[in-house]
Amino acid sequence: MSDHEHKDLYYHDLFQYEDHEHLNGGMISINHNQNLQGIEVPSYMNNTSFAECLKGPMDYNTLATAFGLASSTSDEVIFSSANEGDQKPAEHIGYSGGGGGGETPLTPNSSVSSSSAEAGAEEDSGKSKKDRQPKGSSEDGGDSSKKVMSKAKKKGEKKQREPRFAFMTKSEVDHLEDGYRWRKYGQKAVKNSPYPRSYYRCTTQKCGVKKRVERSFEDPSTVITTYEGQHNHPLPATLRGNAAASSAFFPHPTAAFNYAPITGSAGPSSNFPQELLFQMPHHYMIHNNNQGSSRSVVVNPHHPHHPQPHQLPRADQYGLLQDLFPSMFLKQEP
DNA sequence: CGGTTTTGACCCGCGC
DNA sequence: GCGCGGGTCAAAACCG
Repeated sequence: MSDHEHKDLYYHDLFQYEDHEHLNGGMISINHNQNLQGIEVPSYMNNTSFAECLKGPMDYNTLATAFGLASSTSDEVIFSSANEGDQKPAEHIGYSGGGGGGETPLTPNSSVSSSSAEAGAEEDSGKSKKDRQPKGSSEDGGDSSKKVMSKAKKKGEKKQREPRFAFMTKSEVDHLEDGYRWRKYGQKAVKNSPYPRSYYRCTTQKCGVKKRVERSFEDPSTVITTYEGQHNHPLPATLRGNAAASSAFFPHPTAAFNYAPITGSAGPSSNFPQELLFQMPHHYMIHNNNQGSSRSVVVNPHHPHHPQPHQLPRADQYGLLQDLFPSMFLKQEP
């Protein structure tokens, strides 16, 4: 229902690099200027690189390069190929295979996607959740009780989390409608923040996309939504025409990362950037059936060049980024 | 009654 | 090895 009350939103998107460890940190502020047929491109990014990013196959490296993320230069990008099958039985309960090869099927053509599979790694939990035994089970027989670790994960293989794609949105509601159906599976308090972080999983079977939602602790009016993985299905029919229509704005946020970058020795602790933050006018996603579009404009409010709202481009002035660069958003269906 | 949310426990990686 | 913080599980509570 109308639980969507949004404050005034800037008519611009936010495009900033985000440190994979801290959502509130490492923002890169940039100036924007018109490029690419009306698409706003960060000033530090040249048309070529940006276009390259958009035309696909998108890969983190390209994006990183385009965005001038130095790290991308040294890190080796590997497309996990996958361990198909792997041990992952497809019996996961409700949630799909985000894990192991589960998703693999989806991306027919791009071997890449297999990457996602491997990303399965991410599925850490995927491991043997089922094994988990109820605590306090009658006989806490204890010892054996917690066995969870059966993860047959190959040793030495470091679990790699899928690249994430985050949005910062001005909104009073935490869970923004984006056209997909999500089920909340957890909530945790965020360190140094009075606001909790909620964890959602796409309810569509076989779709292992997850997203985290948390309110910015520095700016309570801002909600940070981080997507992980990419949908392997269309928008739920029941939502088409509604939020879905407007959500076309970013139907497959993470599709931009068909290839999961894997940094060699650098583990998760490395500073290798893994997320990109976008800020956009959310009400477009919800209330505007005309498509919103994309562009991103910068945005570090603390930066002297932070554009003023009145000079920001209207989201509806351009076509959907998706339309312009379908490969960036759509995953080919078999 | 089935699907979703809530919420405390559990896992796991990492730094010390 | 231990504690911490992030992420996930899953039973119970809710809700339509």
